[in-house]
Amino acid sequence: MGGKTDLRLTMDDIAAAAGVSQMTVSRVMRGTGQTSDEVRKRVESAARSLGYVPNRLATALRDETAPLIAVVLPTLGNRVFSEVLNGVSSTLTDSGLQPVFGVTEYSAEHEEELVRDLLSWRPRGIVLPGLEHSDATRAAVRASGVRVVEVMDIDGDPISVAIGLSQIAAGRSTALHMLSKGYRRFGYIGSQGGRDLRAVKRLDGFRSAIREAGAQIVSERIVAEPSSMTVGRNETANLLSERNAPEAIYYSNDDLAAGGIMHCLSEGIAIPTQVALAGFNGLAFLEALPVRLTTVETLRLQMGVEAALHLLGHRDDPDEISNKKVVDLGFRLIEGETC
Amino acid sequence: MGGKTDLRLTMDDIAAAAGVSQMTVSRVMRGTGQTSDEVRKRVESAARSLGYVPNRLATALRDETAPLIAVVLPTLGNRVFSEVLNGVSSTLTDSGLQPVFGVTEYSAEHEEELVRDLLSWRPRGIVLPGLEHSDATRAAVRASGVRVVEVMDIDGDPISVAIGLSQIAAGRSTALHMLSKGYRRFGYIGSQGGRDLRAVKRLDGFRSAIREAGAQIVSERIVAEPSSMTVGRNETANLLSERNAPEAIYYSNDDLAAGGIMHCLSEGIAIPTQVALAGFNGLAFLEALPVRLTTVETLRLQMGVEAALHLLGHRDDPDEISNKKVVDLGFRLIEGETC
DNA sequence: GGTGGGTATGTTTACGTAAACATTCGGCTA
DNA sequence: TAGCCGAATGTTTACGTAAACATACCCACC
Repeated sequence: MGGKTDLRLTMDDIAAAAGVSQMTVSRVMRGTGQTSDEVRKRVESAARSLGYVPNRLATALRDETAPLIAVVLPTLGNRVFSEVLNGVSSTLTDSGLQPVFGVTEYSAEHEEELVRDLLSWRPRGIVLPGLEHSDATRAAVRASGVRVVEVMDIDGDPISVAIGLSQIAAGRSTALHMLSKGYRRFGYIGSQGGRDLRAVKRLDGFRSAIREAGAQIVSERIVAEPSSMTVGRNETANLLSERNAPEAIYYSNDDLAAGGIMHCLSEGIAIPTQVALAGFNGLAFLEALPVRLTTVETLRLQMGVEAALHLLGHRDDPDEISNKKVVDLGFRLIEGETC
Repeated sequence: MGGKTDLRLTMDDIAAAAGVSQMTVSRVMRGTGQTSDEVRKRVESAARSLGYVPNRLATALRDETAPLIAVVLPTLGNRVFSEVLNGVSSTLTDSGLQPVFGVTEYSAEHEEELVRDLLSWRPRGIVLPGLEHSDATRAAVRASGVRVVEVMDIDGDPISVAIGLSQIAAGRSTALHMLSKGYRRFGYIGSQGGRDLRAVKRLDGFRSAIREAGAQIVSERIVAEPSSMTVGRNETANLLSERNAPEAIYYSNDDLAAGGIMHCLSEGIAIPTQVALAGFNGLAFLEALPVRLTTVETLRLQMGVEAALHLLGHRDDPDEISNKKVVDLGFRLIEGETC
């Protein structure tokens, strides 16, 4: 309360006010070492009344590492990534670590620069999206010596630890399900102009299963925009108005697929008899839709949680040295009413 | 490429490798002062080949401020806040500043602690949600001397700059619109157990307008959970099954309202004849729904953008001293098909 | 051929904290 | 009563960078 709260208050100021040395203040603030009750009280009240806030920059410089976890995200425009971030963030609460993040907008060059920027904070660990990174990015991360976790995908060679699911298998799995329902002529609707490499992998998996079954993908529509229900709705309309329209549509994610459902509801198109649909992610809002979408459930929040736990050191494996590890959180095909 | 990329490489190491002093390395890295082409090349190649990454902690300590913008969010579970964060983040790109954030989960105590933690990084600025904060929080922010922007709400006394809209007016406005359509018996569905203070303000505004018109709110259902379409769907079902059900329902946000639409679609309840609905936020996905929701559009992304611009110093007002300022971004009632 | 004025580079120092080491002092033991 | 122990506190130093202040050197000019 009150106090001449100067902008830049240091331990020296508190020390002067309490009539002790800076070091004693440091000891009191951290509760380490020996301090008499008498002095402790004086220091604490001085700190409180002056409104002292420790300077973490100094501590971090001294410690040669900052209590930060760096998080790289492709975008904040897709709730999938805010869920991952949420998992990291909530796991970090009360750990004394704070998240710093940046967004690449699906650009490898941005990622490279961003990773450098984030590493310059000397964070405790870094979370990267997916397994595809430029050589420079990988080198910078390796050289920094900070713990790394790559999330979302496990199809590839991780820098150190990968936590996620096989995107290729998810795509295959969806294809096999749809094939088992008897569909033979497929459409695909994607977004982000193919820059979402996980979506590309799913499509690869999907395609190969379709091809192996002797069925075919009659049309692939990949728009440049970010995904949204509106895009999904519009592209579904476009796809279905093509001559030679497909019997079933695979969407790169649930937002697009939900847009497809909305189109069908509005136009009175029967699902799945006139057209079958499948999405990806298993977003929570799907269960509120009038038609339950067939989709693949993924554990975004848990990926963030597991990544943070690993970085916090609660997931140390015995062989610390060659700590290449893949944590497959798996996926689950959820059969709804759309195929 | 290559190089004995040690974990903790400093300018001294580069200096030794290039045969110059640490200060010359510093000058080359920042492109300031005088340096000969010859030396510059030597230093740059040494830095590159060794994989030097500057230590921002040292720079920040020296500068007495870190190139960070602190962002406090109530939750990451509601896309409204990731949109604000997105606005801040994208505006910060290429500014040399990075966002650090934390989540309060709507708790004032968490906020207090979080703000202290964030301020201990000596950020350039801080973004807070809403205008309601504990005295200690306000004091800590004031004392720190960092720029502050409070976003989302303008109904109250800002610490410094508030950017948002009048939540009370938004609630009133919705009420007036619904009253103009002839509805007299209202229901309200909210979430977060009343901890979302902006939602409380909207409800206050809504209530007062209803009362002034002599109409009434026959039922208010506020659940403890976070908002979601599913909650909205379930609560709508509950509300409509009450004896004496309302003619019109006001939801604390679009997610809940969209759930209401889904319930009606599934149950064949005619909108707005059997029940009218109104939401809040104007989320993008609404336009993909089969029934267009009447809602109030708010500019979340822009709030983040404007907040960041202000903190970057691109929004300096002449009177820097008593820089209390309110930026009303307004809202717009969007009349859909639900009332 | 000395002098003035750049240009290029080097040296010292401070930023705030905390480990490591030093000091003081009261009491207890032999 | 000398000697020692340990608790409480103080002093020095390093962390990596960049401003401020030297210094060295080359060239133009008179």
